[in-house]
Amino acid sequence: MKKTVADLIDWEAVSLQDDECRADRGFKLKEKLKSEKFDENRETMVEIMTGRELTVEYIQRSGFTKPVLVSRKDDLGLKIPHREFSIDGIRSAVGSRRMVDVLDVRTQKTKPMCMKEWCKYWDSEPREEILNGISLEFSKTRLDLQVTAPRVVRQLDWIDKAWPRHLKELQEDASNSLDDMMYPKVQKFVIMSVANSFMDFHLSFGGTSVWYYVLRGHKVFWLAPPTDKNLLLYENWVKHQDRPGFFGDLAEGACRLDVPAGATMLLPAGWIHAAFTAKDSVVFSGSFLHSFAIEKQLKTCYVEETLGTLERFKFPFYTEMLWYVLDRYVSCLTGKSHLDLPVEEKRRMRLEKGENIDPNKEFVNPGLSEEAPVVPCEHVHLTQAELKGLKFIIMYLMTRPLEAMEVPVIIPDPLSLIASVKDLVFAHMKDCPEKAVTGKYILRWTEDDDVDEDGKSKKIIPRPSDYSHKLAENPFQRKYLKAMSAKKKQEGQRRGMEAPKRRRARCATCVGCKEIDCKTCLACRDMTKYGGAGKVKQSCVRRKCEKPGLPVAAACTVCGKDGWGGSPDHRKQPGQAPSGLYECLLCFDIIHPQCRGDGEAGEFLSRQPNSWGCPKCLGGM
DNA sequence: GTTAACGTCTTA
DNA sequence: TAAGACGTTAAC
Repeated sequence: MKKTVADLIDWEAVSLQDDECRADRGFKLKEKLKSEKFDENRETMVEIMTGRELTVEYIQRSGFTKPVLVSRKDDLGLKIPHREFSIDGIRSAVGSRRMVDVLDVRTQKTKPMCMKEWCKYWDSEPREEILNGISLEFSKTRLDLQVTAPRVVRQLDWIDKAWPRHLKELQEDASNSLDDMMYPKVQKFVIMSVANSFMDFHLSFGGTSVWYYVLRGHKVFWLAPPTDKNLLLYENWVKHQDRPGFFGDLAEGACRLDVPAGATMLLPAGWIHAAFTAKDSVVFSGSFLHSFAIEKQLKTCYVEETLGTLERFKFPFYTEMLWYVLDRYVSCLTGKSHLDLPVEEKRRMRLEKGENIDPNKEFVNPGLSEEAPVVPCEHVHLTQAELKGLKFIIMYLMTRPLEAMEVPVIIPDPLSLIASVKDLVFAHMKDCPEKAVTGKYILRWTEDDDVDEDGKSKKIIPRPSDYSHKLAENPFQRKYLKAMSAKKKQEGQRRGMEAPKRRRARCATCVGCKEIDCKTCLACRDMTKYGGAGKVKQSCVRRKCEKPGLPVAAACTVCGKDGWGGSPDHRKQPGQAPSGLYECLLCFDIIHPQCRGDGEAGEFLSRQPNSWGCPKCLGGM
C-alpha cells in the first residue's frame, strides 16, 4: 500500500485558501497539487541519489544541473539537531528578539517579526492567518554548531573556499544586518512553515544553489529549470503580477517533487521554484555559490537586475565574492595571489612597496612564512563549466560601471588580477573534460583541505593595525577596516554567540532560599507587597540563592531530553535528584555530558552547579 | 493567568 | 564603577 502526500494534505484547508485567494492568484492550489502533468517530467528532471553518491566527482562530471533528492541522511555529512527540536528551542537558541522574515501566504509579501511573536503565532490555535517563517539565518547563534551543511556543499561553497578566512573570522554579529556583516552570511537557515503555507515561484538570490533538509513535516516543490526561455518567462511573469497565473503552467519542463521528513533536496543554481507545506514543517537549509554553475548564477543576477530586486533580498557582497574567486583560481593554480594589505596599512607598518602581504595567509600563518604551497606540479584540468564560468565572471565585472565594480580593498591591483585570469583561461583552453573529473575541488586553502571540521580554523587574527583615519570611500572597505580596529579593542572577551545564556533559577534548598524577607533591605523596601514602587525587582539580600541551577524545563540540545532523561515539557516535582544537564560557560550549550561522548573530557566547575567547559570549547587547551 | 527576580543595559 | 531601571524568564 503506497502512502502518498494526498493522505497528508488537509484538502479542505487548501480549498478554503483557494477560495480566499481566487482573485489574487488566478489558479487553484488544489488543482496544482493534484495535476498529473507535473509528474511527467520528474524522472528526467530529478536525480534520486544516496548520500554516498553525492560527491565532488559527481558535481564535476554532471555540473550539478539537476535537482538531487536524497531520501536518507546517511553519508551526506549533515549535522542536524534531534528530531523533536521545537520552535521554542529555536527561539531560545537564537534569542526572542531575533527578527525573522515572515511571508504572508495570502499576499505573498514578507514582513519582519521577532522570534517571540513568531512562537506565539506558531502555538496559536486556530491560526488566524497563514504565515511562513522563511528566513532565519542562524550562523553565530547557539544553533550554529548544531547544524552543518551536507559535506559536498561544504567542499564547494565559495564562502568557505574563496572568501578570505580572516574576514569571516571577524564576524561576531549574529543578526543579519549588512552593516556588521563581514562575509556573506547565508550558509545556515531554518525555515519554519505551518501547514498549508505556499510560497509562490521565485529564484534563490544570486543564483545560489540551495540544500534543504526536512527535519519535520512534509514539503511539496514545483521546480522549473533555468533555461533561457524560462528565465525570460519568469521575468515577464513577475513584471505582470496584475495578470497572474501559475508559473508552473507557463514554464517548460516544470515538475513537482515531494520532500518528506528526513529527506534532503539539493536545488541547483537558477531553478525557479515554489513550495507548499503539507504539514507543519521545520527545514534546515543553506545557500551556496560554486564554480560549476557560474553561468546560471550570473544569469540569475541579470534577472534580479532587470526586476530591480532590493539590496536586502540579494546575496550580500556578491561582486566582491567574484573578485575573491578569481584570485583563488589564480592562486590555487599558479601560486600567485593578488591579495595584499591596503596601501595605507602597509605604509603604517613601514613595509616596502614591493612586498606582498596576503592578509588571508597571514591569518593562518602569521610571520610571513609560506603556507604549504598548494601549487600543483602537474597540469590540472579545469571543467568546461569552470572555464566558461571564469570568462563569464570577467565579462560580468568588466561590463559594469566603475563605481559598481566593488573591488575589495585587499585587491589593490584588480586589473593585474584580470590579466592573470585571462592568462589562466588561455593556458587551460585545451583542458580535457574527462581529466577534469578528479574528485578534488581546485579551490582549497591547503593540500588536505579538511571540510569535516566546521568552522574550526586556526584562530589567529592578523596584527590589527590602527585604521582610525579616513580611508576608502567604498562602504564595504570602510566596514572591513572598522571591524579590524574594533577587533583590536575588544581583545579576547565578549561572547560571540548572540543568544542569551539560559537564565538560572533558585535551587530552593540552600540557606538563602530558605530564608525569609528581611523587609529592611533596599530590595525588600521596594517590593510592592511591602508598599514599595516595585522598580528594583531583586530578591532580598538575605535570600540570595547560593547554587542557582538550570531551570527544570531545560533540555539537552543533543537528545532533547531534560536533566532527568524525561520530556522537558512535562511537569515534575523539583529537586530530588540533581539535573544531569550541564551548561558550557563558553558556548552556553546545554547538554548531557554523555551525549557528546567523543572521548574528550570537559572540565566541571564546582562553583556553579550544572556548569562546565565542554570538550568542544576546551579542545586543545 | 500571576508573582518573583535574573541579568543586562543605562545612567550618573 | 556602582546604583538604578526594566524587559523577560521561571515557577506556580
